[in-house]
Amino acid sequence: MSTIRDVAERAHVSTMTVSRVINRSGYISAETRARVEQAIVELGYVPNSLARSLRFKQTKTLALILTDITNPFFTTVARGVEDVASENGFNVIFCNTDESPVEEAEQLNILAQKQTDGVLLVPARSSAEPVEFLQRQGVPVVVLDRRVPGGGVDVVRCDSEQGAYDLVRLLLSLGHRRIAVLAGPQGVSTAADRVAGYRRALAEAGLAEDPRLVYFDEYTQAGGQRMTEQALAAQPQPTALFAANNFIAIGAYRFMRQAGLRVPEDVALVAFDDLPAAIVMDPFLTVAAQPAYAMGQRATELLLDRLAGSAPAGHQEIVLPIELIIRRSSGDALSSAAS
Amino acid sequence: MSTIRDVAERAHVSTMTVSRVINRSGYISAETRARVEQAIVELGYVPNSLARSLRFKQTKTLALILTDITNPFFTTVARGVEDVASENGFNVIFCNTDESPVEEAEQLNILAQKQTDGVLLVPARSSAEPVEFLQRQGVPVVVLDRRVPGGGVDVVRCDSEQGAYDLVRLLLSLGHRRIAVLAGPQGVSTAADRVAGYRRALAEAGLAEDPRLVYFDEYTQAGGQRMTEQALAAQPQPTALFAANNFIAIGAYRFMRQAGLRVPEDVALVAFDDLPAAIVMDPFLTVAAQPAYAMGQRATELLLDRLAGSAPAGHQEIVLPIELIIRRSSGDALSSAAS
DNA sequence: CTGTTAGCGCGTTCAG
DNA sequence: CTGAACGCGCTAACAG
Repeated sequence: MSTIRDVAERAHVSTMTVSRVINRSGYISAETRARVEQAIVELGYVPNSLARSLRFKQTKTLALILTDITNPFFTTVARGVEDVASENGFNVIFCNTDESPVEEAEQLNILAQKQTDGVLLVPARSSAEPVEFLQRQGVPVVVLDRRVPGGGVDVVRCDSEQGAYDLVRLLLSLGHRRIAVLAGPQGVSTAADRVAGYRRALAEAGLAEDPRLVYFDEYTQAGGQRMTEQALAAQPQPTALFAANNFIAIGAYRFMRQAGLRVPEDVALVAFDDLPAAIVMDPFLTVAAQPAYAMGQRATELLLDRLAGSAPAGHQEIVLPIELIIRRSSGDALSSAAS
Repeated sequence: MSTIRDVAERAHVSTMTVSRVINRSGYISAETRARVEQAIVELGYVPNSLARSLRFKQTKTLALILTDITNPFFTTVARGVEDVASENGFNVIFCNTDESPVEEAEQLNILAQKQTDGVLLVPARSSAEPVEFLQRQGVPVVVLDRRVPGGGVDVVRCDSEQGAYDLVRLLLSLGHRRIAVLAGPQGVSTAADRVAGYRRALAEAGLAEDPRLVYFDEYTQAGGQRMTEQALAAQPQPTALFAANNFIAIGAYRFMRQAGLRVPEDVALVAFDDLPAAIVMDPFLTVAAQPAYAMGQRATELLLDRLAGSAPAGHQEIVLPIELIIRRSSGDALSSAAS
């Protein structure tokens, strides 16, 4: 662990000269430069960017706060973030909140202390608090995937309401009339939006909403299992299920298989969030697929633009298109007898 | 962005006093403490941990270098790492190398500059260089998942050779005699070890090795497809395939499906690395499953112990057990006519 | 072309 | 119980 001073002594110059060699700033005679460079390699000197950051108030580090890196949707987002960040010389710290606002607040506090240049935030709850905290600290934020109240902040997300609407419309067009929605936590915007899209599609079709067909739980496999059990207990039984994310869909599928129900023959199933082709042997689910990688990219680009001061004034809300991918789980059109 | 000085002025004390209330060090009268604490909240003061790190030479930040966070195996490892790290007050920077030693070297250099307290490294290639670089810089390293030559370093991994051996033994016990192995890059230890395990099983069964049944390519879906195409062109055709990781297995499966071959009826398939239950609707592959989450945990615990100076002297090599999970893709015992 | 001075924000001496 | 001074490693000004 040699410092710039060690290098300076060894090369018989001042630390400033070494600094100039490293940063290619100012004029240096070829001879001194050579001497300094030699000293650097001999000592295996690596500049301490902490000291540099302290001066410049720039750490070249971003943070990505999400609920669970284990969810393939977020994994892909993270990859998009990291790719853009590293292209631009930034590192990224990642944190899992597990949807807990408490965890989130703690992480945010630490990141502020560490002088993270910017934060990409998937808010645990639909609350203005975390964003405001960051803004008070002067840390630029881009909100990812979810909406937050207030709106004085950059957001990159998809149109969950529309995606849900499309998915439910598809089911309606296949003849389904009793469709249950298995959503995430009430307080999360995507869950609320997806239920809203479901409702719009139903209303448009002139169908009354049945409260026994609307469920909120966690965005997890276990949540999906619980909601499916309840939904299928409703009489008359729903003929189709709309899972508000990939994990819920897996839980639903598992539960039905265990209950001896076939998908889509007995109950159709559609979901939000595709599973990457690379980790699926047999794509089966009909889904509203969000461009996860692009979301990560765009959000990071926007954040970096903000840091560089090159982003347009005011706050941006970038809404990326959702792709409806129809596969087998939604089944064929229902025979009229079944409806 | 207020500093400790702002707080001091506002509370009419010196910066030292503020420092003391923040760190609960030394004696402070209850009254002064209250005044300082009030100033802190009024200003929304957050200590700058950069300055602190500069003094203490401790950033409370680790780095996780892996090939691709998008691979569910590594995603799970990452989650294990982050959980242990954050429990202990550390953050984690993650970097993807895409198996490129060049990317890896660049990342390592940056991380050394950033004074990362420790590095968890999945080496891109079986080379001592990256580890030695880090050690020269005085940055503790734990190597994850793969072996590196030299050995003067802590390692947390699984026994790839044994796992491969078990998998191939299973195929042999089912009557297979022509088994192809589709491995990762030659220079990666896990690929080499898995081929070694394959060879041992074959040798033990008194079977000669056929070079047309041994392939090395990338640990990707595309690599899997390419190798499968080649392997299946061998005459007589192999009756079983051993894919050295999950992505290769997917590629193999895809290729066979496209070629109109059924798994396991026409060709059996076994693989290394399970896909997490949470992202698989229908577990199908017979696999040698590595405890990915535990690997991340153990490696991080070991690294933190090293940082605390509480790890035993010398270098540890922790080898975690592999679980053989037999599912449908390995098929039933071959009828003797088929062999 | 090169060196000196000063300061980024903090915490640990060592005095009061 | 509290404060002043110094230095962690680095670099922008300003000499020379």
